[in-house]
Amino acid sequence: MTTKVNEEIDRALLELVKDGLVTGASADKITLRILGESTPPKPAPLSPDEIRALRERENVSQAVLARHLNVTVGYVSKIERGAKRPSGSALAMLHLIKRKGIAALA
Amino acid sequence: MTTKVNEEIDRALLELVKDGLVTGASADKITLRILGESTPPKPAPLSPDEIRALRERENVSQAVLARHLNVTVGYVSKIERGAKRPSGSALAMLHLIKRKGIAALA
DNA sequence: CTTTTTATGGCTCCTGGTGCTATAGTTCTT
DNA sequence: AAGAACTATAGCACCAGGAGCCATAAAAAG
Repeated sequence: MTTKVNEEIDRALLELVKDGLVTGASADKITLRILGESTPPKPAPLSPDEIRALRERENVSQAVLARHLNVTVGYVSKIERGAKRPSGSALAMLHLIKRKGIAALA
Repeated sequence: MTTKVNEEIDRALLELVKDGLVTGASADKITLRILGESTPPKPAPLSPDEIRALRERENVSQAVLARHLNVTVGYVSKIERGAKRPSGSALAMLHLIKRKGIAALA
């Protein structure tokens, strides 16, 4: 896309990206190749108990958590009982909350 | 669950929560009732073009975005072409990125 | 030029997640 | 005290979100 303009600078910027010192914005497109090992790993599955513990740690009701995840209350109830297992983005968000707290989604 | 201990302090803390001055942790459980209008609204659907524009704004490849959302590359490709429409947590995360940037998910 | 990665496209298939409904316990309001 | 409103659980039918697979083309890396 961007035609090679000033390769030196570009390379330097990409170095920073690679090191996680810079998040993106400038330089060329960030690809998997560039990020390499520093790409977010596939989030591990969370047990029903872990999910409930997580929610209680954040001190929110199922309804509030549901809104943040953009899912239904019934679904939250189910994943806490083990009737359903979250995957995909739902799982990603739970991990996000686990790491940074619900406040991070505000 | 928690038996009313020192209602005065509790009430005061909940006031702070209600005002968004405090995020949780202490006080009683945060419920929808308490949050009221300050609850995250249902995210509006994003058009294929908006999604692609968003990704390009963040300068990441489909593969990188996919990892962040914890979905497959194929799926990202599809929602950018309109072959599938994201909903639930996937949509929530896209809005998150739109608001705070991909860096917020790190 | 060769290899790797990105992006698209299509097909099948499974289950995540919805919607609805009902019940019971809590906590507010009057 | 009774009632309204919210929380949490539960079950069931149903749809489409998203996975997995394979193939193709094009761009970037080496």
